[in-house]
Amino acid sequence: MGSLRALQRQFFRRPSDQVARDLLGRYLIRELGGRRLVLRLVETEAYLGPDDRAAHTWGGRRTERVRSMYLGGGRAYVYAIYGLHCCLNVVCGEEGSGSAVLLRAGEAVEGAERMRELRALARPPRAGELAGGPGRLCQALAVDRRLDGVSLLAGELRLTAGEPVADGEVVRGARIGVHYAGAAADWPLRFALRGSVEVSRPRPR
DNA sequence: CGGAAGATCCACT
DNA sequence: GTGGATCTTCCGA
Repeated sequence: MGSLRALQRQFFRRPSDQVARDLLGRYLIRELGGRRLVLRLVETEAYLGPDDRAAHTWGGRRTERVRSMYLGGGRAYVYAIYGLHCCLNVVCGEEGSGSAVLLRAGEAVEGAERMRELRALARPPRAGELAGGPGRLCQALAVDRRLDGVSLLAGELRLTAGEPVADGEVVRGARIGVHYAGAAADWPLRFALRGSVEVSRPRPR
């Protein structure tokens, strides 16, 4: 078990590509019904803000949905997609920067049984099945839009120091599912832990 | 006010 | 590898 000490506000008040890399190995903790669920982050993606065509804040959009993405480092931005799934983001930078990190995958450290229930899996999960993919990650921790905008520094959903990883363990590549974003689609803003079986889809090198 | 697309997942072939 | 589910959000008219 790595460190359960909360990450401080300063950690998040940086450009989202730096935060995305540094979130690898950290713990995402969910307090649920008196139980603690712990997930070690193994895959993230940075969304830079208004100049990033793949970001929801592209062009400085300020719609109802993305309001929390402007709240400044340390908040959650949770949105629904395809009518079926939720995605959890860690807001970065200063207030108004509109930058965030999408949490794409994690490995269970504590509470795997409960996560399996929340995922409604009848069998023991195969590689990546429990929390590999942004929608699965949210389902495994019972994260939905009610948590949009909450602080990640303390409380029912928070991030802790966990197990920081060395550069040699980090691989990066282009982000998933942003083909519409022109040149930004190729920016290497996806980060993953080398060799993790939970990492979703094409494994970056 | 209507149409279209989406930072996805699952089942099936 | 492909297609369907399913609905919110957003933009243009």
